[in-house]
Amino acid sequence: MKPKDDKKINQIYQATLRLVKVKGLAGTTMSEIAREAKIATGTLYIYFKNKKELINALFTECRNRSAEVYFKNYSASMPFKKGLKTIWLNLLNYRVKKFEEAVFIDQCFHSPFITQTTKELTKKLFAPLFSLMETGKKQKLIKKADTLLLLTFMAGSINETVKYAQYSNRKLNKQVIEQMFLMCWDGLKA
Amino acid sequence: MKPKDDKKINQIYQATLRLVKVKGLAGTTMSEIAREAKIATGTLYIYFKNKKELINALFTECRNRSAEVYFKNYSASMPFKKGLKTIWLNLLNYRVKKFEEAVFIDQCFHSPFITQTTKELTKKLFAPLFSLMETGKKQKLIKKADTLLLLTFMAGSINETVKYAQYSNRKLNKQVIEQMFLMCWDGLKA
DNA sequence: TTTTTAAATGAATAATTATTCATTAATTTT
DNA sequence: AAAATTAATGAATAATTATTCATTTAAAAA
Repeated sequence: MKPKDDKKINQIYQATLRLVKVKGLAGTTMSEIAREAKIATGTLYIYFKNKKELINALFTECRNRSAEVYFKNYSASMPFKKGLKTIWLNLLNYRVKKFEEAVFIDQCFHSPFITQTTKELTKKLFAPLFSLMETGKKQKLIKKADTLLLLTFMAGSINETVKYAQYSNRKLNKQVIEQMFLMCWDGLKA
Repeated sequence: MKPKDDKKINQIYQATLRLVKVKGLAGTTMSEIAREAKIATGTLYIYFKNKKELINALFTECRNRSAEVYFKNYSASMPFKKGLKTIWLNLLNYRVKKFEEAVFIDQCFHSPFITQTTKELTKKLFAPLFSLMETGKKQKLIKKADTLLLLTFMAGSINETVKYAQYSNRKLNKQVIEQMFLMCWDGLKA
């Protein structure tokens, strides 16, 4: 019995991410994915029933992988600002490093490939951030606004910085990152 | 001589925007666009040479239309904060109202349809915002950071608020908008 | 009114892409 | 070492989608 090669799934994922970054979901074909992953077209269909399932599986995979990273070095017992900065930096660094994943997720959100349930599952991942913000409000450290609005603001500073890092030719050095976090913090704080 | 119907181009644009919002560029076909615009498939090819040209033309159209709106009621002689708020509100309101355009633009940016030159042309539209930020820095009203970084931060607050308005079931009322602008301003200010 | 011109149509064709499947290649089991 | 099992292959086929074109329709010019 010949066993499935676990590494192959990852090869397929990486190939797909690389292609979607350049050509979009629109322009990424199954045979291109196969070629990029250095396997035969038919092999794709051993690992995934069809394109839709491949895209959904990768979407889920991306979401789970990133969720692991978000809360690294974070503990709920930290001082609020330190905790927030830890998560903020985790998010930023991960997204900069895995820019293709960010592009892929964005593209997926408006595509017929991703099922509604797959989309909804992703909301749960942000629950700890939600309660962090609630804590900050209780401690009167940050503005008294709708929690989702506060998160929206924070997400904005991260998401756009990722694009800045990618599309401007400027370097994302320590100083720039500190400046951006300061802007985010000054915006949030009471 | 039967003349071309100018209204038809707009029908095609609107149909395309509606479809891309729901199905993404990936899932939007020429025959669907035709059906949605209530014309025959072949008619599309009278107005646009092919799909790529249609997408590029619409991309350019969206960018130009929005540029007109960005600087409405704005004058360079306004007090800095007022000028900034005017543009900020213009951007936000336009994007909320024309959410399909925002989705379309996002999708286009990673797609093989949009040519590099089309992408580059769009940068020029933001020039007045650029100089506004420079002014603010000179007047020591806002932080002394890279201008593009300041704009990035500002764009983040707008872009994410647009998504907030669209995907949360919360209303984007005056209070919410004021809160968000305050966060943006507090983040920017020196 | 007739002629001319170009837009509009949508079925037919071309091109592209997803998916299948008969065959081969690797492993494991006996 | 032979048999059994399943992964891997990639050319062939099916399905989808872009594009064309012969024909019709509508408007303008004569």
